[in-house]
Amino acid sequence: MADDMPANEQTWGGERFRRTPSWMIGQLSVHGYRLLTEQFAAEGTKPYEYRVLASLADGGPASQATLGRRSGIHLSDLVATLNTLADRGHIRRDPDPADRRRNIITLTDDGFDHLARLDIRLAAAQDALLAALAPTDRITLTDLLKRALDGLNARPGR
Amino acid sequence: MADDMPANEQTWGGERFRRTPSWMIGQLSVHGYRLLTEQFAAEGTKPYEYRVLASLADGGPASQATLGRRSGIHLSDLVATLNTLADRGHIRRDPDPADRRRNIITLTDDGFDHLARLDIRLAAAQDALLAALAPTDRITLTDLLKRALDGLNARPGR
DNA sequence: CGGATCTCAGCTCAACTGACATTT
DNA sequence: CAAATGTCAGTTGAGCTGAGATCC
Repeated sequence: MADDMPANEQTWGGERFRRTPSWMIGQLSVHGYRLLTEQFAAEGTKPYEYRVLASLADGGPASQATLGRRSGIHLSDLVATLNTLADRGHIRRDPDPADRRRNIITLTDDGFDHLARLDIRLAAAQDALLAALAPTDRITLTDLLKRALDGLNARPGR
Repeated sequence: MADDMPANEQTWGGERFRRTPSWMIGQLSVHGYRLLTEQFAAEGTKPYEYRVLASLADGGPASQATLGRRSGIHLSDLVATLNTLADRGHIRRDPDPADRRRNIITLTDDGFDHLARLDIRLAAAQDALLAALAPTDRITLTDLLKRALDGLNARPGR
């Protein structure tokens, strides 16, 4: 009856698309995001919040518009993220005296300390994601991912 | 003023998270899904529709519940997808005489032909996604992705 | 009756769009 | 005035939940 045999169809996996890079990358992306979210949640933090803190630490204080472009977070979403981070004292939002449209966003000492904890969580998520791979394979994979991605970002794309 | 220099902040890329596997995999996943969607759109088809056709071709006729489990599409989403495919004559939805709760979904000849065209589109999307990598690197990457993913799926995970 | 099947309506969450007031 | 900035309300789309009707 074509419906009986395979005993375990939950993990069937025979479809052709499951062997394609795009499918496997998509599945790994879901796992990666879940692992990351779980790790950050243990610190009471969401991925957007981490990205903002990391952008401030790596790129220095900036206006919201600049911060959005650097971190890849849309300005509208950034507003809510910054509200949360400001409430927790991880950032300061000061008016720019030189341009009254802008806020200057600055990482506080508390934010810097929190970021250090999040970086440990981030590393744990990477480790869980690539648990099946030996260290040298992880390096190889990271290099290949970087090259593939740089190639796509270099091209106009469309 | 910390806001002036870098000239091109659209592609800043200095943040620490942009070097992590989970970030790069996530970005590649977005590119991959976009490329796939564009390719399939040229045939008037959506990714869900392809997955159903491929599942039928690779696993044979099946009930909707079985098809959903095999293709990883939720039953509620599968209903709409099957409606579209049936309207186009790519599948047939026949009542199961042995169990009147079930529909038996079968790939039609038209559906089979359409799937062949989609497989070409799928290959084109893979090629575009990995355009920056040489053939041997693509094989290496595919192998590493498979091993990482199998490792995650093998573990209870949580 | 418990459990599977199909269907539909609605929810979640990240990402994005549009509109607005203010300032340059 | 055109353009940039910060804010808010609302939309999209994939994935998921819940409920109901039917049948085993």
